[in-house]
Amino acid sequence: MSKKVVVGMSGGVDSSVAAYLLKEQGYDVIGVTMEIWQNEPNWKMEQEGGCCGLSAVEDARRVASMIGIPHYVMNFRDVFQKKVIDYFVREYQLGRTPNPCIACNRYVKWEALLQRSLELGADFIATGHYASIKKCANGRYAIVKSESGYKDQSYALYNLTQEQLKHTLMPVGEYEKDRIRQIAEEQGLPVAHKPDSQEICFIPDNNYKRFLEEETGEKASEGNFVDCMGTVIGRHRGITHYTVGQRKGLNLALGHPVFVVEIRPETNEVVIGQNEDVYAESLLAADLQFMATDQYEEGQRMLAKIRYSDKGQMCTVKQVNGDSMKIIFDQKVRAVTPGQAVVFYQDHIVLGGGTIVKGFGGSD
RNA sequence: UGGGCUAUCGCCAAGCGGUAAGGCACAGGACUUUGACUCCUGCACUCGUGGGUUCGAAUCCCGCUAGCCCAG
Repeated sequence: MSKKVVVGMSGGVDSSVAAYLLKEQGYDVIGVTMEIWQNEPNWKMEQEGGCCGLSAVEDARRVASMIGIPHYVMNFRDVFQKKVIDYFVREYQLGRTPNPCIACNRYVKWEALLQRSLELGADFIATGHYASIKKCANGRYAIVKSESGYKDQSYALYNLTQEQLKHTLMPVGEYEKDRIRQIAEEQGLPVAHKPDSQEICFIPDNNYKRFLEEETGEKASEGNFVDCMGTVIGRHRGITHYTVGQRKGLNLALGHPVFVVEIRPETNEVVIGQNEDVYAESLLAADLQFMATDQYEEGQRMLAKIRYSDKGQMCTVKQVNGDSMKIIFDQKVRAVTPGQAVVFYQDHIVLGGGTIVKGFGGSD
């Protein structure tokens, strides 16, 4: 009897091809589209000169019937609201910068979907992520960077648990993005040329400031922009409008570019400085997660990625204190941002990661 | 009220008789399964105002207005 796998189908090319590949490999495949936020976006197929508005659900359903697998829609709005949107809003209010995709992966795409799938008798869940899973020598499962480091999505998957990884398949991780589109085309899948998703899915217009106001029902309170000496140099529109390293939108015409160096929720201040002031040589990470490794040791060397599109920087582990630890970079890194994730790698394998609490050592 | 100085894009600022540099800000786009960074493009037919000189002025002259400084 073939293994049963539930594929999370977003209606995009990647997950569509993932379903197709699994089917080809002989799995008993079930397609599931998760309803996660209120207003389903009507993807406009602006390419090809077409203008037919197709929803994600319809696309997924079409693909499913085309490759001959059942397709279901599951409602995950409650989890999504609680684990992703509420978290997203809360973090910004605390002066931090959240990464909703990571939270969504861990709690919605995996925790919730996996649980429901197992209840349905499935052995695995699968997605169209560009990464692969490997069982290490120590018996632990870990995410490995995709072959095409270009589209690699391992960073956003660093906090999946061992139990989740054990029941996960990522069939597209072994291919390059171009190859995936090619397969979709060869199979005549209607989503072959659908544009890659981008921006925060639940904020289609990308105006997250307005989203926060609508979600909280209140306007962000204004405050002061101060320099490193504490001198007030302007007014800001509310702490939630900024993130470390940001340049645009400050409305500060000082003759030279200036950037956000730090956000201070206690005093409602946003510290401004020059580009060199936003570099840090070390950082404190908390809420440590373990993937390929089950512990971090002082003196340990590894590669650390500070944000999604970061090539990574070598660092050394210092002061491990239970759930948190400090790491020191070989070379300063730009814009270490509280709230974002640090992900550790060794030979393309995800060791684990944590949430950035604070960066240290700018030019101060 | 005397004397001096200055008025050029939202901010700073070139220009010194030949037909408006640049920086910052801002807007749009590219990039991107987060926020950013980065990159590309755009951004004063007009130089406080009214006259005059000149083939031609933001640039020279006169008046007015405003701001700044010194003297009262």
